[in-house]
Amino acid sequence: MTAFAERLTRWQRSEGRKALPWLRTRDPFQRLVAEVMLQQTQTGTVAPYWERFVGRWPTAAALAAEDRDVVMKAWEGLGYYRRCRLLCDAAERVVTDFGGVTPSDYASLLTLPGIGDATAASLAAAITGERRAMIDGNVKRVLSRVFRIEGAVGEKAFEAEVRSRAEAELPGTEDMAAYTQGLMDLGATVCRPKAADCGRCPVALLCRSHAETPGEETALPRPKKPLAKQKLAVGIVLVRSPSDEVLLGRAPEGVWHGLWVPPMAVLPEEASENLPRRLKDLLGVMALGEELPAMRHELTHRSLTIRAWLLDVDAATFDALKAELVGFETFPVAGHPAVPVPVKRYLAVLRELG
DNA sequence: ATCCGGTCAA
DNA sequence: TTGACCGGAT
Repeated sequence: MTAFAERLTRWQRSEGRKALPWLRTRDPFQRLVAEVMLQQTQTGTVAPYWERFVGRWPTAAALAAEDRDVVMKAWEGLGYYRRCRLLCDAAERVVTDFGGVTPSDYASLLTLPGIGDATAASLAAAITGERRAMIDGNVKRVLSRVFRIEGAVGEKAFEAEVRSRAEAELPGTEDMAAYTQGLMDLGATVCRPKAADCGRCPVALLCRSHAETPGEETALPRPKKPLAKQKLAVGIVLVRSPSDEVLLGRAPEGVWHGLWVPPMAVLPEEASENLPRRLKDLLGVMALGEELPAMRHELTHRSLTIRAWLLDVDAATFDALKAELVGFETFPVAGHPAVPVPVKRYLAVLRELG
C-alpha cells in the first residue's frame, strides 16, 4: 500500500466521520439513496432527508411502488429534482432487472439511472470493497493538492492525471471502504476548498502543495470560465379560494420539472413591467389582486426576480379559473405537493397573512 | 454576491 | 465538450 493510502486509511479509522447516519447501515439500497442525495448536496442538508426517506421507503420495492408525487414531496427543498425522478426510476429497475436486490458491484450500479461513475465507485467500495477509484470534486481537490496536479477541472490532461493517480493509490479490498471514505472525509473536513486545515491533515507530510507553497493550499484547480447568467423576471399568481385552496400545475420541463407551480409567466428582466399584462391574459382576469413582496432566486445560470400576486376569488370564480387552466389542480395551502423553494416561501407567507 | 458540486443529454 | 439542473455555505 502506498504511504498516502496507508496514512489516509488509518486516519479515517481513528478520526474519520462516524456520525453520518447512512454509515450505520450496510444496506445497499439505503446507501444508494444517501449517495444520490449527496450528489451536489452537503451531508448536513442530506441527513434529515435521508432519515425520513429510508424510514418511509426502506427498500427499492417500497420506493418503486410509491406514487411519484409523494416521493417528490419527500424530496422537496433538496434541489436538483431530477435526482429524485431518476432514483424512482432506479428503484423500478432494481425490481425489474435485479429481482428487488440492489446491486453493489460497480458495473451493475452503473446501469441504474442517476448512478454515474463517482456514485457507482463510491458505493461499490463502501459495500464490497471493490477496487474502483471514486473521483468526485473533493477527490480532485485533494489529489491535485497532494500530488500537485496542474490544470483546471474539466481539462482532459487534468482529469486524466487525477484518474491515473487515483487508481495508483488504491489499497487492497479490505481497506477500500475506509480509504474511500477517508478521501471524502478529508476533502470535507480538512482539505476544504478554502482554508485548508493542514495542521490536522494526516498526509500533510507528503503533500507537495503544503511542502512547496505552504499557506496557499487554497489554490484550486481553476474552474472553467463562469457561465453567463441570464436575468429573468418571473411572475406568479397565487389564486386562493374561500376555503384556503390554491391552483398549482406541473412545471413542464427545464427548471423545476416534476414540481408544482402556480400560474406563472417568465420574461427577460427588461420586460418585467409586462408581467401583470401577461398574467392577466393567462388567467383571463381584469386584476391580479394584492402584490406580495418580491423575492430573488439564484439558479446555476439564471437570476430570477420573482413578483407574486395574491388573488382571492369566490368559489365560482375559482372553479372557472381551474377549468380554464389546463392541467392545474386544487390543493389546500397547508397540504400542497412538492413545490420549488421560492413558491414554498410564498405559500408560507399566505399562511401568515391568514 | 460568489462558490460549490454529479449525471445526463445534446 | 458543453450546458442544464438547485439550494445552502461562506
